[in-house]
Amino acid sequence: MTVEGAGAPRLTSKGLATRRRIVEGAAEEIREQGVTGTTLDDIRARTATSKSQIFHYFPGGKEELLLAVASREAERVLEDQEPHLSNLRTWAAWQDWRDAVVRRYERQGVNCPLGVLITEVGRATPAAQALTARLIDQWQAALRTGIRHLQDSGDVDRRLDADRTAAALVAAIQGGVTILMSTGRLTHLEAALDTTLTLLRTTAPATR
Amino acid sequence: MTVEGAGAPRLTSKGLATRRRIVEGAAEEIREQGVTGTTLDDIRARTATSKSQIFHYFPGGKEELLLAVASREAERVLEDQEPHLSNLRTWAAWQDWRDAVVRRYERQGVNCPLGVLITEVGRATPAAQALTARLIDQWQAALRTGIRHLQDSGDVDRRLDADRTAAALVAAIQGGVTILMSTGRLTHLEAALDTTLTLLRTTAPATR
DNA sequence: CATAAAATGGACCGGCAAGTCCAGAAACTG
DNA sequence: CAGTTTCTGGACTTGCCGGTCCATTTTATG
Repeated sequence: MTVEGAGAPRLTSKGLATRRRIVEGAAEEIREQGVTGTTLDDIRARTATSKSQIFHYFPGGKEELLLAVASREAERVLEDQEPHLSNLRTWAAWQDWRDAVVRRYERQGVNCPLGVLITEVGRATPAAQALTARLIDQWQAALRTGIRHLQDSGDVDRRLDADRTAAALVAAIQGGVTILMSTGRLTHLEAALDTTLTLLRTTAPATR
Repeated sequence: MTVEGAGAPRLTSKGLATRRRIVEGAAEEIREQGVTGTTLDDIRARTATSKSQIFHYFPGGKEELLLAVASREAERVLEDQEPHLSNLRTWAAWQDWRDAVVRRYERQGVNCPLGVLITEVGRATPAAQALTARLIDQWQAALRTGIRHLQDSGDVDRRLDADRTAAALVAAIQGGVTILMSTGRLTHLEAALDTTLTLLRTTAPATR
């Protein structure tokens, strides 16, 4: 995934640690201050590094660093849904997943680093756009698999379009989170999730 | 709605026209370049005004102007759904509304000025947050009324929580739009809308 | 241990964009 | 038409922040 430049210098273990520290620190800063409110100097201060180090590890400057942060945050989004997301085989498992998602964003509150990153960086650079697309695809695929499990076990009508419903779920979460971010209210996320899940449940298994 | 400062100077009709021109021009610029990519100088050039005029009409500087733009765009969001949004009495009307929403955002494409504004301004200022909350409330209220109509005419089960379903619809649209903005794909918006509407339709009218 | 490569510190530069200021033109008010 | 207020133009200031540069230290390698 990570796009390595052609003449990428080999990283010492020390160098790698520093690089990681920068990405991690930048992510934290952005979570607190937003992208526009975060300067390289803030990151430098927080990570106890120097300007030259940032440019040493991210020759592309701020944009490249931001992309690295976005990539990291995208991973985190999926990680935080585990182990639930990969085991959506029963209604109980789905409920657990639903709760995990709500809890995750409840904890995160107003700060969705990825969302902010997307709207501020993604708009401009194709690389960021590709990143987002990939995350959404993976997410949707996992949910689709979960829905298929329910169909296989006869809990959901086979005629239901699993992919489309998974897409709706992803959108529902995204919308709920956006509203959470801009109003501080959790209700829409819950309503959106529950409503879509209700549709799944009320789909009478036709072949029983 | 508009928050007038205490010592707000009375505006001449000419002044009012200039003020409007600035807001409108700023909105256009933001739609094209995004908030971060828009400078006061860009706005100045586009609207054929001078720096001092911008600060004359928006003493609070860029932030105040941005808020005015956001306010205008929020109005537009609801306006663009009319006359459908206020007449959700039949399934056909709902379908028309759904199509209008999809068409609106299809046309708008990657640029959701309000969304961008919210994530970039709203995060910081309580005023912007209040603005967003108001928009969402109004939107949700309109949809809730529409659902109640269906319940009154016996097309939808009365036991359905109209408010919660309306909230889910708003979130679904918001999520679909966010994904559209960051990937350019329209499918999620459609899937989210249709899935939620399907739930409405499959709600068997119990009392018939 | 010698040499090269990588890592680090921090001073410095340059541009950009928000915001200020004042002088003068236009427009209300009596 | 006199006086006051509003409106307009644009030069100027200021601070910030991304990015550059080079000197120095540390680490790999044979």
